[in-house]
Amino acid sequence: MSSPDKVFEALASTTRRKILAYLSEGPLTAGAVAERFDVSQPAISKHLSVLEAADLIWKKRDGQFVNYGMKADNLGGTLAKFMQEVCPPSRALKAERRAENDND
Amino acid sequence: MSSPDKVFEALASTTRRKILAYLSEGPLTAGAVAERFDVSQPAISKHLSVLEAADLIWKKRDGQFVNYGMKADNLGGTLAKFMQEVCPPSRALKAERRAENDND
DNA sequence: TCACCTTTTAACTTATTTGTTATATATTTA
DNA sequence: TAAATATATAACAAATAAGTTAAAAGGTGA
Repeated sequence: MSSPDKVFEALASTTRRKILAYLSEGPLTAGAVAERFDVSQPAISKHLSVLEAADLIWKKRDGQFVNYGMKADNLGGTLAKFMQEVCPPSRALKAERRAENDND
Repeated sequence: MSSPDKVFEALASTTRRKILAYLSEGPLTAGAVAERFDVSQPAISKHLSVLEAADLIWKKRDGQFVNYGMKADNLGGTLAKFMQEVCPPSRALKAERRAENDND
């Protein structure tokens, strides 16, 4: 399981959000990800491990290559839960539901 | 208008996410927010200005107090847009819609 | 005006993040 | 085995973030 803290920390970097956007179109090797950015390969490697620590991506070695791909569940789940906690409209819905249940 | 960059940066801090959760229940003065945390009041003041720079909260002086409150639109909008860009299910829906439009 | 209260800003310290280059580890292929 | 390729790790520098205390700014009311 992964903490929301790690997810939000991972999303704090523009580069990492872009990596997620690339991976959302399909898996890529570490090198293919790095090609798409203007920073060094080791820098991208570190970004990938931050994303992995947040459980936002998976990793699978394939010979000399390492493939990375999105794990959308955790991203969607964490953001959805946060919105529920914090966004007034969903808070209102929750309060409504509570009220209904109290009437039972 | 506020950049997604600033929003995600603002959300990267657990303390700031908790501040948003408090404010989602209603406006509070700077002091009332600070009371709820174990850090100094100036530290909270800085967190509030990060949230304000991200356009996630509003601020209104009332005499010697300063009230802060949530601006849910920008938070919801930024997160929804990001999910649309990155989450495979919504990406699939977008592709579908494109395909439909191509048939017109 | 003066004392007081609330909040922000300044100056500073420490920890973390992000990047770099050089090196190590895995793997394939000649 | 040796050379080449792909990726990760180590060691370091620079920038940023987050906290602290002290002081300033804004506002109230005797």
